[in-house]
Amino acid sequence: MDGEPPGAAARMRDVARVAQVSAMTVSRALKDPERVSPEVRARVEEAVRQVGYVPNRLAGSLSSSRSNVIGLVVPSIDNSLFASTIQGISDVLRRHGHELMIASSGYGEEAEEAAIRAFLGQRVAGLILHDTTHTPEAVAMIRRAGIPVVENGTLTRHPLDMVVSYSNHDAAMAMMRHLLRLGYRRIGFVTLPLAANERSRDRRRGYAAALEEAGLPYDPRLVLEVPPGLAAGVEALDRLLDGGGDPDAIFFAGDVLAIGAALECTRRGWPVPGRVAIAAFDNIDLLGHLVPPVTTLRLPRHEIGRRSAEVLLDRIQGRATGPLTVDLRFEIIHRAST
Amino acid sequence: MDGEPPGAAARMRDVARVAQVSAMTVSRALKDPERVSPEVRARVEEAVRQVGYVPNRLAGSLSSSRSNVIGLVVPSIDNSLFASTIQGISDVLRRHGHELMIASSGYGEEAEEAAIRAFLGQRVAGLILHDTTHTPEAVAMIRRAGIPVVENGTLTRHPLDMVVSYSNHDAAMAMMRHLLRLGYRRIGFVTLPLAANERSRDRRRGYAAALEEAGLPYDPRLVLEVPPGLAAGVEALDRLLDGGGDPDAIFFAGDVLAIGAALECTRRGWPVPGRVAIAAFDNIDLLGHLVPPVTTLRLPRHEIGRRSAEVLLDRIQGRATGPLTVDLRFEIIHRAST
DNA sequence: CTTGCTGGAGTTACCGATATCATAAACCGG
DNA sequence: CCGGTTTATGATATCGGTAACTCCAGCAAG
Repeated sequence: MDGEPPGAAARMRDVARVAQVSAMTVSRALKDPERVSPEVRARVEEAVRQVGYVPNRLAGSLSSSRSNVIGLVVPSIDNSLFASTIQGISDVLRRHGHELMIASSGYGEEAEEAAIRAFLGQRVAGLILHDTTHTPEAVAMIRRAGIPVVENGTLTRHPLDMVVSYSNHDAAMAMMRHLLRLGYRRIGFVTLPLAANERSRDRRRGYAAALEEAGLPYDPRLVLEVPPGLAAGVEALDRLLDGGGDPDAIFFAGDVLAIGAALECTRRGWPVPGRVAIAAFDNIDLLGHLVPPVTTLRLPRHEIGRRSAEVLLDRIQGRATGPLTVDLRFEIIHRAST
Repeated sequence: MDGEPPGAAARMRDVARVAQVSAMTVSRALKDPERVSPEVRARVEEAVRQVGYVPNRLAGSLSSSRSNVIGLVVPSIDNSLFASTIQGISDVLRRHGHELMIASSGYGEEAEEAAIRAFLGQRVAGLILHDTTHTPEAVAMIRRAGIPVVENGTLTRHPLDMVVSYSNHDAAMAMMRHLLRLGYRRIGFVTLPLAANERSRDRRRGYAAALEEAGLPYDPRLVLEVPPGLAAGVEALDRLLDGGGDPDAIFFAGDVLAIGAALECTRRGWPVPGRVAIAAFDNIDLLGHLVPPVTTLRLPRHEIGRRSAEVLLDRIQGRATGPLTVDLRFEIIHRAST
């Protein structure tokens, strides 16, 4: 009855036959309705509905060498922090009829390179990378492909192309100044692995810069590098308090570390900041509900996503050219824990 | 010097020219190296490196009508709960050389339909949908496309194709039995909006079923429907305690609601479960660090992602056919809050 | 009435791969 | 040393669209 094998998607020429026009006219009617007569447009629309036509974007992109897909590489998807950036990107892209492909690098440059290669294979129109350090081969591929790129992780001093972020250095420094202003002098610093990314390194530079500015020594017994996770925060708390550095405050510059530590203080019945003050990086909602609520930084996670997508689209659609650095703002949320 | 305009990506024929073979041979050397002679293979590999060739998958997929992209639609990306499922999917896909496209439906069927349409336009090889209710048009499109689909949200009774999930009904019921066994009799139930999805409805059915099984009445004063978020948990706590239902325990069957409530109890210095017992759904890490640690359900989030990707790939690669329901297990984590 | 222009629709080539078939060399037992 | 098979490679058509050009009718101006 059908004339077509089942499972075969309708093609443009099927629509054309039904609407009694050429395939080219169907293409025009769909992409640029102004350029066909109203009657033809109506016939085409009807035919599209009738055969259940969904345009093949593989063919479209191949032919026009224009893609509507953006590739995103994040260190890990399983992390609410990237989630909110992803949501921001996704919101903007969808509004502009673009699609989002996501890959995670597992915090490794090799995996990032593989993801980038795969995305370039899909001929994405642009890339958003969270990390700011890349393999030479990855950089070379991106250069050859000549597509716009946004980096997100920190305001790196060696951008590939465009950067949309906040300054991890300045944010850490601002928090340190805040603590110093409150009178804390022996401030511990807990960071995620420094080798893994520039963000953590920038934060530690900010920590060190604030100490130097205040004329205080950098005491290695006050600095700790730990893996991510609640449990690591608890462990860091113990190790710093027992480590001989005798901290009066601890600045947790990594995701969920502060939460683990703060909850542990509650569990032990330690007064915060009486026993030790606690400051965090990000995660503002939850930290505000802890007892006591924890001082932290509000970071523009969602905004980073939105703006990244926007500047990328600006370039793709020819509204802008050249490198660009967008410095988004952070904010210190002062609460009872410090 | 170059012969090619800058920005033009190398094509297969460029590789072919350099390697002094035909394009077809390049194609074979890359896809099925066994089928070309060792010397030719070496020449091709060298040429690929030399010109920086990245195969165009748009062209490849169009030609072979075989795609390596999977489309995923989640209600919201900005949610750690989906994040871990996404990570599971992504891990499996990457290992098999497939790509992942993600869209969020914002908890609306219309938006889901739009996302599905876009994905079908990209000729994805398969779909993973978190929601289990869809517009008729979305269902029709998927049927026409004839691609495999996995639904994730709950063990729906009307699956489109394959389902990988756990039973929200049974999970809620199991938690209720747990609470009833502990002697609680006036158990409050806080849920996310029921209209939005089948998951929440299944959970409430489980709540009701457990009550009936125990011969207890369903008291509307003990049931509350609230939006997601920490603050909503706090509000729910207040409203249930003041609502005349006089609960001795509250079962928070929605993301982060229980966390908000538990932290609020800490803040007010209420003993838990002395004042009221608290049970949660999911989020097991964080809940275990609260004071007191909160009883909850361990849900197979990551596993859902992994298995979904696996069954999808099985179908795509012809290793399996037909509908399939995978019932993954949940587990009650009994802690001090109940 | 001719010329030139305009707007709507059609024709053809092509995007960059792969499927399919064709071809030539290598191989092999009798 | 030959017919027949295997093996490596190439030629060509095609996937489903779009770019760029062509064509033709209708109309205004000269």
